[in-house]
Amino acid sequence: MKLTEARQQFISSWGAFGTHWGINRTMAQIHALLLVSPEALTQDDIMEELDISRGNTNMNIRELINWGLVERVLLPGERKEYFSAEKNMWKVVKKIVKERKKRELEPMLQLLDKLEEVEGDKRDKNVKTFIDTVSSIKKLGRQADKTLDIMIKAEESWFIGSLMKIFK
Amino acid sequence: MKLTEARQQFISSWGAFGTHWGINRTMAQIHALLLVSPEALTQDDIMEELDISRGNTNMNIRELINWGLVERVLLPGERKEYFSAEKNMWKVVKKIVKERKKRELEPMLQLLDKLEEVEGDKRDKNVKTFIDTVSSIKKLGRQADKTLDIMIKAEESWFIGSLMKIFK
DNA sequence: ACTAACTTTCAAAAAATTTTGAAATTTCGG
DNA sequence: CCGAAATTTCAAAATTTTTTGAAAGTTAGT
Repeated sequence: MKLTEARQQFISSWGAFGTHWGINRTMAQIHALLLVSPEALTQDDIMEELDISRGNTNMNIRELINWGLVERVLLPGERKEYFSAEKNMWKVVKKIVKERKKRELEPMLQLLDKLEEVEGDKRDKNVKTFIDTVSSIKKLGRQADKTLDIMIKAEESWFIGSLMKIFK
Repeated sequence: MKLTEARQQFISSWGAFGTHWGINRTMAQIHALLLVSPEALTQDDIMEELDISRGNTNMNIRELINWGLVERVLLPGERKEYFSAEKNMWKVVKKIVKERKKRELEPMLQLLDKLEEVEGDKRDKNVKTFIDTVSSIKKLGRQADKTLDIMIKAEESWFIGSLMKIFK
């Protein structure tokens, strides 16, 4: 397979993959494009390569910057902004985990804390089932939260190396 | 907070949560409703409680069954089908992990294997960056795949207990 | 301070996804 | 095997999300 074709497949699959994870297609494709580009690209490069509008490009680049996956690069003597993606995939994974934990897991745990305090008699089956379900989600959620915190702090070598031994 | 209100909040938040994970709102809400219902419900119960159409209800119940999160229950002497959700949340998490691994991670790894074999000279920066990116995603992907396999086989007690010691 | 290059915004349009509901199909008791 | 009850299907409608592109805003060199 030729590089051009391989790059296209990678970009388009990464886009499709993203949509299963609540990330929009364009954002994932821009990320993919920057991941396989050795040099930083301008907004116009990205627009042309992916055939998308200026507004769409701009909006999704900014979103990638918010996620900490892409950074602005200012080349000396150049007026234009260039963009470049973090290439260390372990760092990428950690950033995504950190961000989603903050945006989704933590608010969910807060809600569950509140819901667990529902009034009513535990002898009422409806009350019991509700509290049991909420508690049990909370328990796993808290566990996940702690585990992810440790992962966020960990080194890749540690992850790849030690984790496997432990898991046997 | 009263049970009725708490249940409603739980169902609606679970729905919103689902949409961030590529699951549609209704499917997540039906799942939430069944999770907090002590008894199995009929399609009509669900339609009424969530105020959704018959077709929508039917389609999403079937999808939940495909995921292995909900099962048909036949009550003796009853013509109607009843539905009930798996209440053990550890089992639920494992089923979701297993299913998404199969649907998303595994196909992605297969594609990456193919893409890594791109033709071209590694001294070409474009080729090198492409191969390096693909390899590095593959490496983490494989690691995740193995780790999840072990998790799928593990007992909850093991997860909650030992994992924490290991992660220190 | 001017102006051309570049970036951002956002209302409207397009596209994608979800929902509806009525019709078709299946199931089961008699 | 009939018919009522239950389930499933699916084209069209509604909703949600994404994309466009032109106008507004910003920036930096002279």
